Amino acid sequence: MNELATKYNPAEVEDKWYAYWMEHRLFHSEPDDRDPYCIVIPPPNVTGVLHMGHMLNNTIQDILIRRARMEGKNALWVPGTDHAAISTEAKVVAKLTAEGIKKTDLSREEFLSHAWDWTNKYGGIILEQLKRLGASCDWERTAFTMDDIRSRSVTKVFCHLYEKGLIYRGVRMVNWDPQALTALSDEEVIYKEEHSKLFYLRYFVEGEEDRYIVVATTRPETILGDTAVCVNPNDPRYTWLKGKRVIVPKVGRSVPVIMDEYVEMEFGTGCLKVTPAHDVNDYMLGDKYNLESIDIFNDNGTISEAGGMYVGIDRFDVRRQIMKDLEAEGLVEKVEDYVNKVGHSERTDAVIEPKLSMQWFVKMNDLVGPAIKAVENDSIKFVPAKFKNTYRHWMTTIKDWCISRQLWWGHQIPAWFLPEGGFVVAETEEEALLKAIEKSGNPALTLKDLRRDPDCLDTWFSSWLWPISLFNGILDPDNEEITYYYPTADLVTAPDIIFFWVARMIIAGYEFRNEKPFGNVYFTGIVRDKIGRKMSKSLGNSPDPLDLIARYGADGVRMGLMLAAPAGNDIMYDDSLCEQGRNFCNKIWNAFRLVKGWEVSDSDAQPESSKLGTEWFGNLLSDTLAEVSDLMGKFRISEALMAVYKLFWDEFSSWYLEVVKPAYGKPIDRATYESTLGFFDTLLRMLHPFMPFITEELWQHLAERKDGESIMTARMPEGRKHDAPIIAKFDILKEIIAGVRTIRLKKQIPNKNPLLLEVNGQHDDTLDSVLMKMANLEAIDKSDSKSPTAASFIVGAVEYSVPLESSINVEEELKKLEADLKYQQGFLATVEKKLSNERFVNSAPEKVVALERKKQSDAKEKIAAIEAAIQALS
RNA sequence: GGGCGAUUAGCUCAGCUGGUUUAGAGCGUCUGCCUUACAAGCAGAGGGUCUGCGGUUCGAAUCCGUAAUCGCCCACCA
Repeated sequence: MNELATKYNPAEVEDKWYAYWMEHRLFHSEPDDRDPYCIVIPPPNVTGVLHMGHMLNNTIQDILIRRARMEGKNALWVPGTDHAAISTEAKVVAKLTAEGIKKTDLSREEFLSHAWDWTNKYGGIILEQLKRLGASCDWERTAFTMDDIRSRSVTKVFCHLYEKGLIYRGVRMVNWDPQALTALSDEEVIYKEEHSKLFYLRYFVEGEEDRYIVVATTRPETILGDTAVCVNPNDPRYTWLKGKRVIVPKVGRSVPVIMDEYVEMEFGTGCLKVTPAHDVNDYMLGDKYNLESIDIFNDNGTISEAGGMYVGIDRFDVRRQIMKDLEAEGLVEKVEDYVNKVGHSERTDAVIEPKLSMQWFVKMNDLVGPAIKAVENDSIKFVPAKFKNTYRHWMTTIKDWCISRQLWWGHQIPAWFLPEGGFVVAETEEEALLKAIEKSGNPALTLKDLRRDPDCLDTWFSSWLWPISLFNGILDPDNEEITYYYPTADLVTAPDIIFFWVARMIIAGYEFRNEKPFGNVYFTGIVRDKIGRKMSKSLGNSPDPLDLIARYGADGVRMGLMLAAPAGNDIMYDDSLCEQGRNFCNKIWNAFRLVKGWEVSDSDAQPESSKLGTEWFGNLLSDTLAEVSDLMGKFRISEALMAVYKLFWDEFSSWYLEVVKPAYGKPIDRATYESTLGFFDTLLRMLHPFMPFITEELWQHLAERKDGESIMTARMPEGRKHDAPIIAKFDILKEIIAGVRTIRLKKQIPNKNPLLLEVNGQHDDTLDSVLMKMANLEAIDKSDSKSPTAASFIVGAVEYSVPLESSINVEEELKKLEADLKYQQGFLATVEKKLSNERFVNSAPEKVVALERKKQSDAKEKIAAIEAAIQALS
């Protein structure tokens, strides 16, 4: 037995078993006649590194997949990565800049070659890290959103939607990221509260040199683009302004005063400056009143020639400078502190500039119908369900999706411009040429005459196809794989991408396959630190996952994360959780050492206590199997884990093993030994989805296994909720044993000294053999007698006492009994109050009334027993 | 500004269609133990007027209303 160390060493076994699983292709799945169970991984950024969110998310997926596999399903977890257009392009640009290379000096091809180099170098690191966690993905299927199949799928889908009239090109006000130099979708803009200023500026009325109005703005630099001032027509303060013009301060331009109820009279001065090119609302006003639109910004956020002054200076520098200049000219009324929300780019954090530009859009309103319904009627189930509200709200107020990005890294838009204007959309160049010839009526056109739209598509325009494109279901819609695996079973993801990804996948599922992409969506929480802060690089409060695995073992970390992670709840991460996981591994390890260390005797008969212990634990095991299965079905994963944890630690190790453990140096009988190994086997199977490595290691030690066999593919036993009487009896027994142990502790009686136990009352003696062993009794005296110097306790209505050599502290005993009596009397009073209430007896269900009567009689019995004990003492 | 969710032991959370011994778990705490699988352990113990107030009901942690606090999402008030 000493061949096993007293401590479990994860490092020794983890790599070994992962290699074994890979070698035997145990993660691999192909369509067959079993039921499929499929999860597609939320593809991490190809050049990203593993963080705690990934750990949580992927642990959950692995638990689900491993459990399904053990339930006999054909389980497939498809891994892959996302090209993450903006962030990857930004990383490549930064790397090139560091090398002194400017993106603008490179051709598209040259840049892409650098980007692919970068992707090949760093891409996939994160997938290697997932292996350390034990992720049982089918790595043979690893996909990338920019590989051939996925790219062609994107192109095909774009053309399909364009043909259907669901994609259009047009000039719209979009969110411009002046750092990434691209348009963004509404979802990619994060509004943050900022302390800024509200500037009150004077606009003099044209032709009335001493009269001015005051306009409040947070962005004084945009006055360069002002083309009107607007007031509310119902505002009596400004009726005199009607039909007049005012002079934009500093700029000197004369602009009209327009009247529109859009303006809030209460806000600021009730006067709004209108800059149609740089504000969404102003754009709307400009449209309505046919105002001139002056775009005063370059793409990078500096002032353009059209601004007329401060040209080439950054917008924020101009803000400071123009205020100084306005101040000097006496055009500033006042400046106030002001808190407002400012849009930032999700990827670069740059302040978003609303900008009028030509972009591609998807008409969402025509697509969302089936997707709304599916979640509404739980055809797709959200766990937890509260996210249904969020989803519905977004889907019903959805706006068109801006899908073009002014980037090179991504899927280039399949649109080609004709020399004489206009464009065609096609899946290939050849097809584009044919269409172009047809459209222009010019058969002499060649590819060289066509110019492809240089823009790329939003990353999410490829990820929304993920559950379909992974099985090539776009290009080859009837292939065996997509037919078999789609719709997938469960999706596990963080709630922050519910709109970016989840909602759009559902939309795509119905649009391109007329079927939901998955049955359940499990939303994880956010991993926070102990004091509730989000984990972030800048705070430095995020532990390195691989370091945690090195310290606690992959199983320990997995368990630590799962212990504190009910669906949708944030988890307050603390290393102590992983410690608990590591300790549990050690517990399992040592229980195994004990059992495997036993010598087995074929001649010894099975002791009565072992027989009872085996019967009891067998029943409890079956009950717990059923309970865990039920909890997992409801995605209550941490509760399921906790149930197995308690079963193993408390019931199996502390009770069962102690009951059947042979005396030191003695062998164990064959029957008990076999049962114990059987229990151990089942326990390991129950634990395996949560803790794959240690369970595989011990399972292979448990019995002879053929090469290629694995607990991974062993079947999960099915349990049944019995509630066998022996379980309830055992609970009472545990109380009696604890009573004796408490007396030992208080009276400082060593465990090895056998004791006499006196019983007063209706004691059930079927488990006495267990009682004798666990409490180390020499005898049980059931003659209803009690020694004068005995310490006693009451279980149910039975008094148990242990005679002591020394005298007992009568006062203390009495105090304890009286406290108990008081509690019981109080309890009885509440029960009797209920029972004496006629309306209760008449209107409560019979079962409930019967239960109250049972409580009443139990309490009375117990009170009698306590009173008897008190009397005996005094 | 709208909407959603939460508030139960020191901490993290269960408590599902109101009734299952005047509320449960894990961790932490306290006490005693190096007992021969495990001190990353064993045995035992303590700890809560279920955020406040009002209501419905024979009966409320659970349902309703209200207040407070916290969190999340959405929204174009300059």
